[in-house]
Amino acid sequence: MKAALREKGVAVTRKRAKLLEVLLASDRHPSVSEIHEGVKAAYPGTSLATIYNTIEILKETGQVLEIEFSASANRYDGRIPVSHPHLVCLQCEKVEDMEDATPHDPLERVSQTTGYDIVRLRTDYYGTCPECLDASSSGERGCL
Amino acid sequence: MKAALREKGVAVTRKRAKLLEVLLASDRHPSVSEIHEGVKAAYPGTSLATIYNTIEILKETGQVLEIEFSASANRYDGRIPVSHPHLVCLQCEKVEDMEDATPHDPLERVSQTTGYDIVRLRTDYYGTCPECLDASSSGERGCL
DNA sequence: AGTATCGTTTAGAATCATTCTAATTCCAGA
DNA sequence: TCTGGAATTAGAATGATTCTAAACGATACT
Repeated sequence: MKAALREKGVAVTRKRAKLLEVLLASDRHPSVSEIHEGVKAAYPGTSLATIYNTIEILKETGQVLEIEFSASANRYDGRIPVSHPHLVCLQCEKVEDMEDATPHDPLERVSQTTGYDIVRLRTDYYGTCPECLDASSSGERGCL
Repeated sequence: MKAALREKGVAVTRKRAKLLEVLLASDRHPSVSEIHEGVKAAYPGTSLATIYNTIEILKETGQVLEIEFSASANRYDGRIPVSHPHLVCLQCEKVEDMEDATPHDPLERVSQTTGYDIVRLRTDYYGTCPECLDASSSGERGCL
């Protein structure tokens, strides 16, 4: 993981190493501010901007999975940095990893196997649309 | 749709009716500000707060699907207000509905059938975790 | 060791979507 | 027509995130 960073030409500073440690030590899918707290425990003078900077690098190198929320802070998964389903509790905001066996079935099924009261499922694919693919091979922006 | 609102005891004012119209007329999954523009075209003095208020009611009554984004504004789907997959273009921010046939397979498959260059898939289940279910049947909050 | 260089870090300001607030306006029913 | 509660408003407040410009620090070279 650190090696992957070095290969990208970015330094693995003590604070960044600590950030990785915090990220990997937690199975709670920490938010930026939680990570910040963890790093500050070792290096009190650490700025929030540093956490955001480093997370950005980790995202670019595919070493962390960002779980977006519009109403609250984003959460980060450094253990399984590839897309996989999560269980999100709307009440306590817990984020849990879910086994990817044969999921994607009705909510009913997930409810039964997990004990959650599932009310909503989000399944979105992210990427570049054909128009933008064309546009980027020639000019600038495609659609919109 | 209006009837569903009346049953909930909320008034269907002219502005709210216009909002529904704008929402249903668009297949672009409009954002709050886009909806605001549409309503203002008919009722110039309309405040953003009104749009947010009404969207909130529609969410509560399950008449609109909120597609959350942390980096940009949320998008809303009033045509298919139940969970279903979307195609999100990271470049132009277009949001398209996707057929729910036998999706949920690898990114490869979706890429081929849609022409998108899919780079990421989000599949999250939302609900209440067992601990919180227990807690709410007795006291207050559960986990965390 | 001294120093130039370039990436890293910092504090604080700026941004932007969303929510809140308190005052005003609207409207359905008496 | 009157009237109370709901709807609406403008603007302030919030909170996560990004930006900025300056300060810092480690490394490479002399």
